[in-house]
Amino acid sequence: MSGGGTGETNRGTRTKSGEGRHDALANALAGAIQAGALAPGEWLKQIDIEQRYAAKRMDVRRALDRLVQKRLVMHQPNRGYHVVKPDGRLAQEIRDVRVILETGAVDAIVARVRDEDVAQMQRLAQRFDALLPGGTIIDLHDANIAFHGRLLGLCGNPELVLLVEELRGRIPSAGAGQWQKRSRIEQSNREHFAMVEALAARDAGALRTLIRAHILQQQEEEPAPVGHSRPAER
Amino acid sequence: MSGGGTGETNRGTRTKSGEGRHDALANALAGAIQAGALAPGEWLKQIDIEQRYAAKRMDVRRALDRLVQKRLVMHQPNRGYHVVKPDGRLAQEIRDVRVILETGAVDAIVARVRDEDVAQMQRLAQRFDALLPGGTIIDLHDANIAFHGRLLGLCGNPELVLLVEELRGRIPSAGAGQWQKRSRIEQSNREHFAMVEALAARDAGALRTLIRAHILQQQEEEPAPVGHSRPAER
DNA sequence: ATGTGAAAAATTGGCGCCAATACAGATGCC
DNA sequence: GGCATCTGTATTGGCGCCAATTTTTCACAT
Repeated sequence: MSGGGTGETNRGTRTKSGEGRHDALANALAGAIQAGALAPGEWLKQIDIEQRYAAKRMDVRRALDRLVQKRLVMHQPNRGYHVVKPDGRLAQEIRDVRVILETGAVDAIVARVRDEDVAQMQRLAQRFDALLPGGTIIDLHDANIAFHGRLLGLCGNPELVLLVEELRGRIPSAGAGQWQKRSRIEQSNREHFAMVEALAARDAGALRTLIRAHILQQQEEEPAPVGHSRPAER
Repeated sequence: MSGGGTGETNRGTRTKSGEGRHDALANALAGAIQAGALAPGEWLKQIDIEQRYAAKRMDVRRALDRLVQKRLVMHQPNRGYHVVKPDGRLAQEIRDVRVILETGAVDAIVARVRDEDVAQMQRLAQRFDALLPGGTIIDLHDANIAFHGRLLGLCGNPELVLLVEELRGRIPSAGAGQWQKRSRIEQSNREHFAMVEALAARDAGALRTLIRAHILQQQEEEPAPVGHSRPAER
């Protein structure tokens, strides 16, 4: 594996913490994959993970199996596990699903939102804005996640929030690349405030339009990334 | 267990077949849970599963872990795995998500549907209708699944179809109970034909209304099923 | 030098055993 | 007679080892 840090950040911290050691390892690996520390197509050798994360073999295998279920890695019998290569078509499908889910939740959001919720969303948007000049990309990413997670949470359906989180985590390697463009981040920042404004006005239509644009904007430009180490070739 | 044979039927055959033994076992267990063969709250003893399905201990553990991830069973350390008790609130949330997803896919469906697709949907609706008098509940269930799966598939987003399948599988114990009512099955049958009609007319609004009603109709009447063996008490 | 073959090293996958823990029943005490 | 405790048992969970398979290396022949 490439030059990942020691603790591998575990910045995700998603779901509920404290299920087991294997769960923590799976989250750490998932974070490493989405952060780009583990390249697409790279083989995940059990021994390397075992040594790198100081984990037992069983936990490694369990974590890898969990990542297979999350569709973040693929498994070939007697060959091993490898990171899935980014599939533009799959990513587009997942984005479309996200659009449906998040715009579909708008009605419930607008119906249930209170003034204090609007104020909190305003605060979250401002937090992202404050992090814009000096914050790291990871900080911005987390602030963005917090904003959208809280916004979605207003619909009162925790399952929907969890589902969208899971979907976001399944977009392969899209987490790092698209955020590097400065102009795009600023665009996102503006859209955040526009969303808060639409939320304050209880304007469901405007909020839908904004969310759709916000999600669909995150497409990668290059449709065919060449020169990847393909794991399927043998 | 109901009238399952030796191999426990594996009637679902969902997702893609042939990942491994543990995957087949997980699917079999999931089917047993949804069919009501394994009662809510019941403890899933590894030895019983091992003997019942003639599986190795490792496969049992892997399958159970997979079901934990699917949220069909819960795990308490050093205590074991038990079937989740049906949570009406959770089921309602999942139903709401399904409504959002399936109605959200209607636009794409109407935009992409061809006449031959309409004809096929008509055929699937007739298949359900033909099974209505003499077919078993499982047959009806499968025909219903086929109808909705094919309808959703018309939107051209395989990920969305997979997601809805997964969601449907996560509605706890709702699969068997509500289908026992004859009038409800006939109502569903009528709605199938109404959906095909709306599909033929490319009437997105009507299709949305029908799908919403079709999903939301499947609520359980009894909000508090008493007398279950609660696994949390200790 | 290059392609072919086999041997060797590395990696994965399976399986069984044993300790840790929880459950049940019996026993003793109040 | 009821209750607490103790012992026996069943079940879970962890750990390591070994076989099966793959990948690499290396020698050899063309």
